[in-house]
Amino acid sequence: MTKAPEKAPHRVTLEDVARRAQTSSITVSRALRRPEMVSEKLRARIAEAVTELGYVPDPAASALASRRSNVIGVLIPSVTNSVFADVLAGLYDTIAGQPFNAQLGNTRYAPGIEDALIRVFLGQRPAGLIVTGVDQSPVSRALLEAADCPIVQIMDLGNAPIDMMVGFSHRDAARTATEHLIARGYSCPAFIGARMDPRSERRLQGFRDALAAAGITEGARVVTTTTPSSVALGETLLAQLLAQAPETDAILCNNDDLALGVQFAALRRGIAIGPELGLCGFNDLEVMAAAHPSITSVRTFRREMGKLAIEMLLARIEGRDPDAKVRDLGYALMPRDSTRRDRA
Amino acid sequence: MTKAPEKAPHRVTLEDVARRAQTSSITVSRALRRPEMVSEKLRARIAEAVTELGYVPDPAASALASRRSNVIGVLIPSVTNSVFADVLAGLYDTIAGQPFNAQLGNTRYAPGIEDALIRVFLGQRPAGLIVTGVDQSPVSRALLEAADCPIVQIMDLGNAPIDMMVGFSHRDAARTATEHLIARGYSCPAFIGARMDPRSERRLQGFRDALAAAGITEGARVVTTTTPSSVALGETLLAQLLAQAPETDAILCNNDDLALGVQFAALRRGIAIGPELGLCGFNDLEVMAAAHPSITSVRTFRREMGKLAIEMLLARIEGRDPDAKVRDLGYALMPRDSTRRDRA
DNA sequence: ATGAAAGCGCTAACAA
DNA sequence: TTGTTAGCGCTTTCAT
Repeated sequence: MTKAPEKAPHRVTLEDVARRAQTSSITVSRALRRPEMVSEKLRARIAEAVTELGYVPDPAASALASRRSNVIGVLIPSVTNSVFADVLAGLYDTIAGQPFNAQLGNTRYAPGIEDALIRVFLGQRPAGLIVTGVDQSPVSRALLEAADCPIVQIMDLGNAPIDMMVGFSHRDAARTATEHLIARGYSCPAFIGARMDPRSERRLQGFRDALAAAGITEGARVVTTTTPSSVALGETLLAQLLAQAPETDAILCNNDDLALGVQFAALRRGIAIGPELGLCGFNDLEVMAAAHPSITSVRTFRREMGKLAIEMLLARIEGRDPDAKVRDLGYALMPRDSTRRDRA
Repeated sequence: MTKAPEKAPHRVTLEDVARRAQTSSITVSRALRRPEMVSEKLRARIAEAVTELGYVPDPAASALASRRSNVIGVLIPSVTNSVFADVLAGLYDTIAGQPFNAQLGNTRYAPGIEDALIRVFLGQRPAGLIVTGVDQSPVSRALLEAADCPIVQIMDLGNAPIDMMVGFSHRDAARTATEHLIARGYSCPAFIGARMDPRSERRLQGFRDALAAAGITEGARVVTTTTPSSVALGETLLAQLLAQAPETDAILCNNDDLALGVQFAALRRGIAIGPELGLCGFNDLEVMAAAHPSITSVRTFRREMGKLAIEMLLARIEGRDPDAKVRDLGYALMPRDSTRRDRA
């Protein structure tokens, strides 16, 4: 019962199909890739032969001959972060049915790993590449700029796109959220952040923008760490924050996990979320609306980002021009009970 | 500034490296793949030439010549379900640094899509394949059995492994959880389940096993749906359950999302989780321990599953035998406040 | 619209 | 230990 490497049975090739359809392999190849170049009669015969023989193209041979693989490389910093999972969902939904394969690379927030993965991916002569963020290392950036395939940077916006871009302004989003806290009457808003990657730093910037604009001093109300985010960490950071800045009356969290953790911790400590402590997350995961009290958050359009990234690549691969090289998907503040001072 | 398909510059090949190192391309190939076959002197010269020229192997050419790609195909039913995200994390951690690429296929819980994806993957002559569950369609099963690469089924256990297997018994796990509820004094336990896939069905089986063993009648205390799971759905299913079976005093949830939703809904309705309503999730996501009250769950070893699946494949690819063809990773009940009747 | 010839970059098989 | 030869299955280029 072992799966010994038995002599591989002859693979069905274009030749086989051609023989069966009484034509040449190149014509079969054309019939499959650009049907309009082959007469209808022949196309029908070929189609029949293909199904009868169960022909499956060999992507390796195709890649070798055409110097172009059907791989679309996707570099993301984490596979467990559900923010990226949503992007992937949109991406896989959109690529399904297309003659391309998404290949995932996990950079684990490490520029070194990203450099290495970009090299590996480029070695595959990919049809396109999707990379996360706009803060590539100089090495990565040089590699990508020299690459001869379309590239989309996702999840953020910046001035100097390598090629194409789809994202939103983290800074603006965080500023809007902070303005909301202030507008709701919280006078001492704080910021807590885990895994301070470049996008998180820009959120902190936005928080500070709003404080400055409102003439509010920041005091000691910013607590950040490079530790990966988690719900449990929300409780830890809350404790630290309240210890060093007891005046805090509202918190903007770097992401929704932390917000959830803060909420549970507040429940434990008998702090009323809303009236006593305003709370706002970031990303608007599904749980935010379902929580009790429901938690205010900033919605980001993650599935759409994945979808659009693929669509932009496909457009370029097919020689069409995408609608725009840089797409701003914006964000949407979702005000909920956690920022209502008058909650029952 | 458009990325026009500029004339591709000559790619650095084995030939180029060979010329530079004053040897033949096959020797370079060997030096790279099985260094022990090449003399140390030559190996050094080759290594130097490789770095100087920046040689990157062409996986397509390699796959074509060797009839074996470096792709490890991974079929999972959902990319957003964090249960699978954890498996992927373990898998990517383990594959990192190995000369293999994981390629993800998203079956979306649809056997038809799974069949198609298996065909696509096998067309790549993969080094190995990882598939989710033990309930493949007859078509899929036949394809996999005929495949000439090692295969691991993950996330479940069954009698007839296609090749190798790593998982745990969903039925036993759910039975254990239900026994816990009963042992804690809950006399009318219920089951709610979303997206009733085969593994969820086995969990329901386990729930029923425990009820039968304890001589408890099930009544109308089972509510299931094929709707995808979500936190919000937990509230919906709770409402439905309490409407049709008001005697319910404890709930085993198909997964942790639902449990969280039930907890929020209970909070909203003023039901005390623990004393009035026992609550148990499934999988033990990080949030379960951080919640307030903390939520009892059944821990499953998802990262380990990904890790082990890759290790088993690697063993077989390298001709070694894996420790065992079927690995049971078990589960661990994590009793918490949500199943304490005496909570403050 | 169809086909012949050549070759993509690598490795298996055999030879020295 | 090293090298030679002959493809892998497809697509490009150039004819017809």
